[in-house]
Amino acid sequence: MSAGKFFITRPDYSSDDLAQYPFFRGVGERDIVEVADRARVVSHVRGEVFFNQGDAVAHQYMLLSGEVKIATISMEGEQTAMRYAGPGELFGGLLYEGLEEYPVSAVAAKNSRALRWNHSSIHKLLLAYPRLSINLISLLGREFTLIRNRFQELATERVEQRVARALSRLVDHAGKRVEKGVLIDFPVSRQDIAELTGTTLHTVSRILAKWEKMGILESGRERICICDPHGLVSLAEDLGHTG
Amino acid sequence: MSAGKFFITRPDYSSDDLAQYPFFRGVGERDIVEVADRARVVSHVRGEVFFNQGDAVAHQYMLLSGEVKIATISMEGEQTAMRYAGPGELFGGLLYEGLEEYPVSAVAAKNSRALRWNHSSIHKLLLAYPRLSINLISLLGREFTLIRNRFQELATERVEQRVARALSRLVDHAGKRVEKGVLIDFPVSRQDIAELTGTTLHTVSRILAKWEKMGILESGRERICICDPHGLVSLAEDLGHTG
DNA sequence: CGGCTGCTTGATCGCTCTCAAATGGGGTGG
DNA sequence: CCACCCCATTTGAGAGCGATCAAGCAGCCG
Repeated sequence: MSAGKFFITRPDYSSDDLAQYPFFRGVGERDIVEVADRARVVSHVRGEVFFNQGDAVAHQYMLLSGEVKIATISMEGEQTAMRYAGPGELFGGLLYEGLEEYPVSAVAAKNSRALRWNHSSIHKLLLAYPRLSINLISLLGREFTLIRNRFQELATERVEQRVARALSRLVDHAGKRVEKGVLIDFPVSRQDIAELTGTTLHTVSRILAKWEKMGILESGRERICICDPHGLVSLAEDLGHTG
Repeated sequence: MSAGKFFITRPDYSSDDLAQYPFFRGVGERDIVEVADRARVVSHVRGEVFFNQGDAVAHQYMLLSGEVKIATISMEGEQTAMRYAGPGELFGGLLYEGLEEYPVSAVAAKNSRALRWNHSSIHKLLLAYPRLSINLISLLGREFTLIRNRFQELATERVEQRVARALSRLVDHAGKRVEKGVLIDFPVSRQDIAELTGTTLHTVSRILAKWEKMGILESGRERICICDPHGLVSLAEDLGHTG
C-alpha cells in the first residue's frame, strides 16, 4: 500500500486507493492528488462522533476505512438511523445555502479514518472540478433511492419484513464471508436494527430469535451472522404476499 | 409577463421568471437563456403523468406552474407519496450512472407546465455551467433534509402527529390565504394525505373530522382549509409530549 | 470475579388497520 | 335544468400487530 504507482501525498493513503472510489470516478490522478491535498485525515475509535446533530456545519467527510452510523435524534430523544457509511462514502453537511447545523450525527461504528475537507474548500473544489460535482450528484442520487425505498418500506410494510430488508442491506454493505455464512462486519446491536427499521429492540430480539430457530442466522451480543442470505431475501419478499 | 426586461425566448416564460428560481441562482441572465433554450415546455392537465415509475429515464424537469405529486408504487400496489413539487422545483431521474428507470412517478396534481431537458442536454449543461451543479446539489440537500425528517417522523411518531405535520408542510408549500384561513391550493384527497403519512384514508378521515370539530380546519371533497395554522403546529408538537 | 451493558422473554394494552356499508357532492349527459 | 352516476368520504365494529412495562439472564471487560 505504500508503493502506489503515483505520487503519495500522505502515509495514510495513495492516489490509487482514492481512484477506486466513485467520488473520484473520471478524475485524473493528478487532480485527485490536488483534491486530496486539501483534506486532512481524521481518525475516530468506535463510539466517538465525527460531528453531532446541531453542531455548526464545518466539514465534508469521505470515509477511508471503518464504518460510520448516520443518525438523527428526535426532540423526544429517540434515535433513528439513516444509513451506515462504509469506505469511499461521503458524509457531512451537504453544503446548501442556509444550512447552518448538521441535520444528523455521525458516529464511528468501528474504528474509522476519513478525509476531511472544510466547507469552503469543498465548495471551491466542486467549482474547479465539475466532474466532482457530477459524481457527488450521482452519489446523492443513489443515496436518495436508498432512503426513498426505506421510506416506502416504513410506510407500507410490517416490522418483520423491514428487519429482513435491513439485514439484507447490511450484508450487501458490510458482509464478510465466514465459515458459518456471512457476518455483518461491525458491531450491530438489536437497538441498532431497531433504529434502522423504526421499531423497538424487543421486537427485533423476538424476530431474530425466531429466525435463529429457523436456521436463517446466528447471532450474539452485537454480532449477526447470516447463514442463509437467500432465505432472508425470499423471507422479505414472501412476507409481502402471505402476510 | 410578455414584457420581460430581458430577451424572451418563448411566449411561455421570461428569463425574469426563471431567475427567481433557486436552480438559476447566481447564473447570469444570458446563461439562463442559453440553458432554458435547451429545454422544451410541456404541459399536463390534472391527473396526467409526466413519467411513470419504471419508464426509461429520458428527461429532467423544472416545474413552471402547477403542482406535481412525486410518488412510488410498491410491488403490492400501495402508493407512497414522496413529495409535492411546486413551481421552480426540479424532478425527474437524477442522472446517475446505472440508473435506467425512473424510481418514482410524477403526476400532475393540477394543470401544470414544466421545462423539460433531455438527459444528455442536462448533463452537458451541468458541466458547462458549474453553478448549476452547485445549485442542484443545494436543492438536493434541502430535499434530503425533508425526506430525512419525514423518515424520522414515520419511524417514531404516531399517525395523528404525522398528519398534523404533513398538513403544516402543505400549507407552507401551497397555502393560499382565503377568508376562512389558509387553503391548500390544489385538490388533496384523504387518500393523498394517507400516502404522505403512511396510513389509510379511513384514519385520515377520522382525524380530520376530529380537528374539524375542534375548529382547527374545514374540509370537503379534495379540499382542506386550515383555519388555525398555529393550532395545527402546536398540535404536532404537543402530541409528542402528552401522547 | 463483579458489574455494566446488551439481550431475552412474558403479559398486557391500545393504536391503527381491516372489512363493511352507507352517505353525499359534483360533474356530465340527456 | 335535472337526474344520475362515480368517486370521495364517513362511520361502525372487530381484530391483531407491535409498543410498553417488567423482570431476569448472559456475555464481556476491567
